[in-house]
Amino acid sequence: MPGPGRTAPLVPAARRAALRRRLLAWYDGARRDFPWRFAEGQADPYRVWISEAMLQQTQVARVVPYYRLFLERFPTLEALAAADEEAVLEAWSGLGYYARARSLHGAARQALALHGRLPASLKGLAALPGFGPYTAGAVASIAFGLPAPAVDGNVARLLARLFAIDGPLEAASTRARLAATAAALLGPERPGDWTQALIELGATRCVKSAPRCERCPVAGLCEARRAGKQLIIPPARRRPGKLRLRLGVAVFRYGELLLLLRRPSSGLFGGLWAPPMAALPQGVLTAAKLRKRLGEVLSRELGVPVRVGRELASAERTLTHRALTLLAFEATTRTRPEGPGLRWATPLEVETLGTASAVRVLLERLPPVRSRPKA
DNA sequence: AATTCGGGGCA
DNA sequence: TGCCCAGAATT
Repeated sequence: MPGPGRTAPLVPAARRAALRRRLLAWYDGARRDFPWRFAEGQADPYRVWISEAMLQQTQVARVVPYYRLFLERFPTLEALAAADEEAVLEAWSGLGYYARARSLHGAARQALALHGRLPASLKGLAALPGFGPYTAGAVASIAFGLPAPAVDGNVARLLARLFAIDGPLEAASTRARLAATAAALLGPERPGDWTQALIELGATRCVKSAPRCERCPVAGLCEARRAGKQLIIPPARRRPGKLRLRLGVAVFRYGELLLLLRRPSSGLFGGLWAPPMAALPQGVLTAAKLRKRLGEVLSRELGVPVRVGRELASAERTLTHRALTLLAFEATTRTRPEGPGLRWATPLEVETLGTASAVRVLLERLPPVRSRPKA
């Protein structure tokens, strides 16, 4: 009877040793330089963390400039914790998935209050906002040298092929097998380099559609390749179709000033500044009906009667799960709205405040303000 | 298990 | 156009 400890190991020791040896040796020669990359044992945990947060669902090339500016503005954990959330969103503006920025800020404050630093344990990290299984493992291993598994999209694809783990990557059963495999591959040596080597191989060799097996250091150990299945493992992911969303955007102008509201922290563009907006009904409606509907919603939201005038500009943006149409309308009220979470912004402020790209594009298309006629 | 959340680059 | 990208949180 194969009891606990007698069952065959998920990864035989010899295979694990060969994989680790070859992959780490390859990484030493092939690793790319990034501003957040350090020699093993010399990492700045704060910098590693910022990079991991920015890299979530975001390509490396897009992250680099944001990373540099962010570190200039918030060079340390203390600086980040001391900043306003609004300033952090400003630095994140255009990078997307803004919940990451709010979590980052909250985690900085929480870590400082609870530990006086970033906690150097998987458990401590995983308890902070914005730290899921991947990021906790990545920071634990890369920043603190702890042997922790970190399975991102690259590593999932790589391990699925190496061990011929078929099934959709998003299925819970597949993820569990991948996680167990990643854990079985851990060893005491070079934990940070190990995590980064797996990711690097997935990102530069074991890529999605055209894997470069001829340049892969572990091609000889790859079960998918041996079976000729490297193109069908993993299977293509099916995504839910994009929903169309039409947003009416109200342009209140007072001279050069433009009315902006801070959006609620949950939902689309959470925490960012934007003009008052409201979803418009889908089908084909006359411009008059759209204006009327927008006016009703905005009046309710601002608490004063709003009159909606002519259309000023439009913009289309496609997000992962949503096709956005933004329609800007001229809008006026009899009494000028004021209050917290509301501001009249100068053109310069509109450029520098934390705003979503889609909104920014729309605002750039507004016709220029003509200087008011003299009385 | 399914949805939501951004944005840009590229086959 | 569809798909992907160093995912996490919510429902």
